[in-house]
Amino acid sequence: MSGLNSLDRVLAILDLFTEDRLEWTPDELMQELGYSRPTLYRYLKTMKDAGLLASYPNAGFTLGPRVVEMDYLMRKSDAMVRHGRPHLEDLTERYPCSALLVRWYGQRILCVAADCSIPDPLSSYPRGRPMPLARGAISRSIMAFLPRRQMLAMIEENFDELRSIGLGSSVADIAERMREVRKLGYAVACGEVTPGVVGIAAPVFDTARVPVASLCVTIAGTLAAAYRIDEIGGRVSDLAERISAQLERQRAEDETKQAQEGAPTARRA
Amino acid sequence: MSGLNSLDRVLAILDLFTEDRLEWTPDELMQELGYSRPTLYRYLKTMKDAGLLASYPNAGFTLGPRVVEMDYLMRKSDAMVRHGRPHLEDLTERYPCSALLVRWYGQRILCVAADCSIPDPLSSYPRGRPMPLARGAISRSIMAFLPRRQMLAMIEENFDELRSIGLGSSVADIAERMREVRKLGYAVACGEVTPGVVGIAAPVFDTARVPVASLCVTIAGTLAAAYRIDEIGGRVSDLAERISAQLERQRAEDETKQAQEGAPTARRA
DNA sequence: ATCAAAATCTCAAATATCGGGATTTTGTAG
DNA sequence: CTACAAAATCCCGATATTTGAGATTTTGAT
Repeated sequence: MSGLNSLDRVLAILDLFTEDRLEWTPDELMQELGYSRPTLYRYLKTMKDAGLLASYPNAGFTLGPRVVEMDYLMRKSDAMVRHGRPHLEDLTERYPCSALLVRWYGQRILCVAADCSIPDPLSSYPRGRPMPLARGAISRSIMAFLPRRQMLAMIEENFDELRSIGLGSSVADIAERMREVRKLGYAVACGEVTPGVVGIAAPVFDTARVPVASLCVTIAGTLAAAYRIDEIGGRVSDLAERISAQLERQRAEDETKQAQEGAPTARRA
Repeated sequence: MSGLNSLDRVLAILDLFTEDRLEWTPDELMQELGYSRPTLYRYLKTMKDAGLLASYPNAGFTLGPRVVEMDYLMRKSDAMVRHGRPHLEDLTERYPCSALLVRWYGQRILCVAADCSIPDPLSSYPRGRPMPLARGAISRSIMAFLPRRQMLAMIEENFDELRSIGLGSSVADIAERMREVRKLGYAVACGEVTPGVVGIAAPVFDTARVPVASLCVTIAGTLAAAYRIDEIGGRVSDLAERISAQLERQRAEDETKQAQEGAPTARRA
């Protein structure tokens, strides 16, 4: 059936649960997915037992408790979130702004932690909000620091959008802009995501110095000048670098601990 | 292999990601799960494509972006969370307390929204934190309002724990306590979950008047007396009932809208 | 550029999956 | 409490899919 294997077919069920539609009855799912009744019920039972779906009698199926638990797990145990949070607060205390920590997942960019020091933020950035892939300071702060090969691939894939932002009219042009970002250490974008808002972002690196996240301040354009964008940028890239270092240290510690646990009797005879 | 079907085997991978261990390399997973190399890689690819897992080169696999996104979706679109939040704030403004909205998932009880008005809460109740199933006011506020049959089954399943709390020495005894809770409209528990903390909780109902969640105030025992437990209880059960009503209204609206969309030309000729 | 480790591919055997239809369970209404 | 309709599950043979050993390619570190 439609070229996918059964695993994909089960997981395809999850794709139907969107912002517009968080509840589906089995009949609606059958209709939509084209699975036979026993098959669908088998799939649903599996997903329900795994906690990824939940069913309320007469109200169909919804996303299940496991999702909430797993996100809790990630929030609580994700070293990046743990190390990042104090720095987000540092930034929001210093500037009237929103500060975000945004993870780079290869094909997706997702806010994983945020803090805010202004009463009515022009736009909100809660955890889990997907961010545009090729637009804004966050995006560029990551793209600019990717290995050349990967960066060029990404520029080509998003060429139309990048050009429409005004970053250049050729791949080489845009790559040159990226080089400038790399030299500066942080990316700045004015009104690219939200009109009137300036974004200032710097990358967080993993051990191999590959960007894995971005630390970002978004501040009203009218205020950005007063606080000096270069001042903010310097601080953001400094804090981002500090997170990278903390992650690195953490990783080293974990490794040591694991080696001790994994082979406690492994000292040579 | 081990009596499970392949869907279960794929989803079993998720079970390994716990608080203590959020990163697994393929080799470790092979060892732990006993799958062959190609099979495991196939499974991992599927999960990764679905976004449930993410891999960092040289750092193994972790839970993926999809989890974060789905939780965001649920937070944003869950009618119960939306309707509940203002009432949580109402409670935290009125009392120095934590206020929680906790969903009942049949086998699990999970905090889905929380608010807090005291600087250093004795214990924190963030979204996603699992709550004890048979202990505390939340648990009892739901149990007491379940259909008799289901309630008795649950009492039997958790008999030892319920007795150790001092709710009675026989199923009949405990059922009698539940009857009292039902009559009162809310449950009170002193120090059952956290020493020195009083929990006051009332159920939220679905259309069929089956409890689906609980609204709860947790307040320091030393403060509870001053604010009068019965006063708090009355308010909590009143607000819980209000959420139930809002859910019911919402549901009716959704149904109307869906009927219009689903069969826009269905008016009789 | 070189090499080891990690990830993917190949392919035939075998095993688990699928779906039509009967059957049981659940929830509702009388 | 009983009866009924709807929802969910079970049965079982045909069949397409999954599986794993080993070869092969890709990746990433030095």
